[in-house]
Amino acid sequence: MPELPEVHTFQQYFDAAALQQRIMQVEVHDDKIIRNMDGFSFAERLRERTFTGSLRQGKYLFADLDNGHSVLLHFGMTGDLKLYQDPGERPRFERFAFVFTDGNRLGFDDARKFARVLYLEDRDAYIAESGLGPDALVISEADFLAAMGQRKTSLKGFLLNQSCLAGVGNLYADEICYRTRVHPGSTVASLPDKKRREVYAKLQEVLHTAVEQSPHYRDYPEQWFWNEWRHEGHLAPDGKSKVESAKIAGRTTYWAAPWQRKY
DNA sequence: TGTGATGTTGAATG
DNA sequence: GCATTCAACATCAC
Repeated sequence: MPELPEVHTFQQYFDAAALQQRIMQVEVHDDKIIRNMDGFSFAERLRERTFTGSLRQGKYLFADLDNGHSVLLHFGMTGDLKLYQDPGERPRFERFAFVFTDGNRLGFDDARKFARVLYLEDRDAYIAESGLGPDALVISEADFLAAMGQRKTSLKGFLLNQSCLAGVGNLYADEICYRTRVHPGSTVASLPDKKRREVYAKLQEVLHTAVEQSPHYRDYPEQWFWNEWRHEGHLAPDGKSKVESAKIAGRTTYWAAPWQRKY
């Protein structure tokens, strides 16, 4: 589920569910996804703390605490949040839950355990050290073009590289390539300047559209734009090009040829 | 029943 | 040293 727009949705959900809430305890069922301490220490650190704010950068969601520290929530492939009261509603793959003093519980559900949760004493230092790039919704055109530079990687590989820009994942990367009519395997260095600006414009368009729609994401995932074309054999708008797929930059990638030109 | 999955990391390679 | 690629991670759903 989670690329930038989905994490944006998680942030809104988290804010409504957890801000100004005091943590009575943290119930840890499986601390595999807590990456920098064991479950007991994690719970110990969080007890009696209150969530005061949140910050999203790319797919990373930082939950700030009243002691100046933060909790990093990264949702991996299958992470999700669920607020509930009745323990019977506990999500099937809940790994831990914040139990608030008002009786609500915020569960972190994650079937595949690819999520990463860290307790951070200094969120900004962590962002600096981790090399996480600027958020894809915030990056300026000039910075985007500079990040492209003369890279020899594919456009797809560039868009997925979280240290170049943070937030684009496999599906949105394909969508951006489709809309700009660039083959995802095109070498970044050989893209003409005009095309680079177009990629930036479509990146903004796609992400802004998705963020606007994100409140409905859970209800209407099947209506997401790529669902219409991201199937092998689908006809592109030219009525001739058919969708093909292959592994590019390590991920399954769909594009329409020759609708999307290779540079 | 085998295959692939909306992500990241760290090792290996160029 | 830097850029890039790729296997590994763990488990579910089709």
